[in-house]
Amino acid sequence: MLTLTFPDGAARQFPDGVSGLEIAKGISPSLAKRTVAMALDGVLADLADPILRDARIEFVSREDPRALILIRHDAAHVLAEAVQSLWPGTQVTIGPVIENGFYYDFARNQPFTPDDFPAIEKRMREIIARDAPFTKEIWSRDKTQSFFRDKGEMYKVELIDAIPAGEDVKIYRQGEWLDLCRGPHMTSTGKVGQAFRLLKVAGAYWRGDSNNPMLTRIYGTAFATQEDLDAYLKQLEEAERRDHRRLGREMNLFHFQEEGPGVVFWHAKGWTLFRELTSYMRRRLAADYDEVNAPQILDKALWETSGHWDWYRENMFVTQTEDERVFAIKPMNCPGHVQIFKHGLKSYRDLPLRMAEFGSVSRYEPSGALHGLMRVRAFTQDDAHVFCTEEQLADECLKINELILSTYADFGFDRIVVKLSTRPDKRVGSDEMWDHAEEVMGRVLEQIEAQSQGRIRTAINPGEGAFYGPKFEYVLRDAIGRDWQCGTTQVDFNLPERFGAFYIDASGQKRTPVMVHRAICGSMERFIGILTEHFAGHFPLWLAPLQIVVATITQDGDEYARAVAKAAARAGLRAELDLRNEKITYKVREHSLAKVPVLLVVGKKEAAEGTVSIRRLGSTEQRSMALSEAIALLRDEAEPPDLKRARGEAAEDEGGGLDSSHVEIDGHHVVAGTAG
RNA sequence: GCCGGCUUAGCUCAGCUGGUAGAGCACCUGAUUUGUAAUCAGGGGGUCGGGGGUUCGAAUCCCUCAGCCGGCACCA
Repeated sequence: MLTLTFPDGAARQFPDGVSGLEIAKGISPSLAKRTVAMALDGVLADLADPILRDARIEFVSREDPRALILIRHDAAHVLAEAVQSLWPGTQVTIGPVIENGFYYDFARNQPFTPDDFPAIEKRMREIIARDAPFTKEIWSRDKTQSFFRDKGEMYKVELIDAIPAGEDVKIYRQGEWLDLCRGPHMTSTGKVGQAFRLLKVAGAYWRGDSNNPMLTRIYGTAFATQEDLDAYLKQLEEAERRDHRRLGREMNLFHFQEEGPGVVFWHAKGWTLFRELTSYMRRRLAADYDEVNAPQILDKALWETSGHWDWYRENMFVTQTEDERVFAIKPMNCPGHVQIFKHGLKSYRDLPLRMAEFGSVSRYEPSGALHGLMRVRAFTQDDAHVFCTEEQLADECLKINELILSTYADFGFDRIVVKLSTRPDKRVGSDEMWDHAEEVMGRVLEQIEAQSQGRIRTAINPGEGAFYGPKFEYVLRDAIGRDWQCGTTQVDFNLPERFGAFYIDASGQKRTPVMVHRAICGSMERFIGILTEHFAGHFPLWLAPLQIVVATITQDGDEYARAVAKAAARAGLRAELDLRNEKITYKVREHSLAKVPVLLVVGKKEAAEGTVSIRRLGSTEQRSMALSEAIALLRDEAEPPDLKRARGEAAEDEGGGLDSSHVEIDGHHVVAGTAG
């Protein structure tokens, strides 16, 4: 006998080997009917599995959030059956559940196209309607092996090869069709339901290795309800609407063209945004960092010393001069910074020495990797290198952590995950060095989590470290729930040694400093892409490339409009005039589409009264107020967050204190997507 | 780099099985002087991504190169 504990706390005895299904039936036929799987001590299992030990048991319905992965996994099996029945001879490989759905990889000479989707979906619906039960069979490895070999399923054979000899494997059957699978599954194909959709086809390497043949992958998604599916499809549309490439064109921020694949042509508005962001970062660094600028082109020898030549030669832009010297256009700032460190004898008193650069780097990225601003071949890193002693290392990492987190908070990113990436297979440096570095960073990671009061989550990324050392990766989540890795802190015990960098310690001995590489935005270009999508182009006033348009009703208002624009400019606001002979509705529409945050409409009435009519982007409301009042409010709102904070602190020091209630006028900036 | 798709006016897109290009918006000109998301009329604009081939004839079919899009692989 064994004891099972139910969700209500009741414990009951059952014979060994009783199945979940038997228990559910015993409780009520309706429970058995609506249950698709069970969870034993929180772990999902087939409902028909015999239970062999004491456990906490839960019956999982289709609507249970935990059933979602089962629905998707079952849908993948249904997809595979549908494809094989439509195109016999297609080999099946693997079909896992992924974050927002599932995929299945097929081997077929002729790849699928989205045109095949209607036929496949139709067949899937038939299989689901047939509602065959998922039944599990345990086969011997050898039997499975020969079964799939006879069917010509060579990829499955390879999968089985990886299973230790003598071990049994699980087969899931759904009517005629069956697949090698770990499970678990729901009780029958009918439980998949109708809320699924095939989304796209793509090539994918077998086992994720580019040396292997390429398979055809079909992506799909499935949800418990049609409403959930519709909501997801709507979110995809929303992401498309926010696409920075589209907004970049519509808002006249930047462009790309054929002659420069992967390099940005920044237009005036986009460059304003870029400069505003860079200015903000410079202010954040001013107190602790020295900003430097290392050369763009350096002799190959330097890259050989750093190790980049061995690792990344094929990804570097290289140029040879008339005298046959070979130079690389810098893909990284660190070797340059080490040269600056080495110039002149350094004392332990100089440490920690924090060297920052908004370094323009160039990398010959694979053509298929290029993607708008998100992946380019020439970009600007908000890079820095901290040269410090072993003893200072942990504190420096924590200090950087604070800088990174507070920066993200200024852009409204508050859901952050910090991941520690550990030693990769291909690396430099001794195991002792890696042991030590990972130990220090593991401690720091714990501290980061502890001092965040639960706001920051942490994780480990095994094997994902840089070739010279472990790293922290900062992943932020945007307004529509997508994750972006931006910041990074990398501990490096290698480079300083390779370059022979040293400082003189307190006892007069030469010592090699530890070097910490760190970036916050990462790539300024990419960060602007992320911000564009995060804000859906509705940048907060301080970042908006064009903050104000002063628009007239008729020509009678021209003179006053000029005075308004001048007042705005005097207040440091970026304003333009729209004096065109057009209806105000036309101007409103145009500037709204261009996502101008503030529209100041001036007509006869405003000119007479010395007021402006304010219309904020995203709102149809208008508010009239005195020009001076409007300018003061806008100037306050347009003050970058760090300066506002500094002003608050200064006021506090003087004992006065600043009214912490944020000044707002109607239609104040909100992150689209989070607003009601 | 790999697989698939795409490339027609500044933008978004039509153009059937080959018979030498079209719309809306934008732009220019004129009229209109307008009160919060498109005023009306007229006009200009494309060697259909580049190169090559098939054909009497190519935006359309084939080859090739480039770029872009979706993935995969890569991302110091």
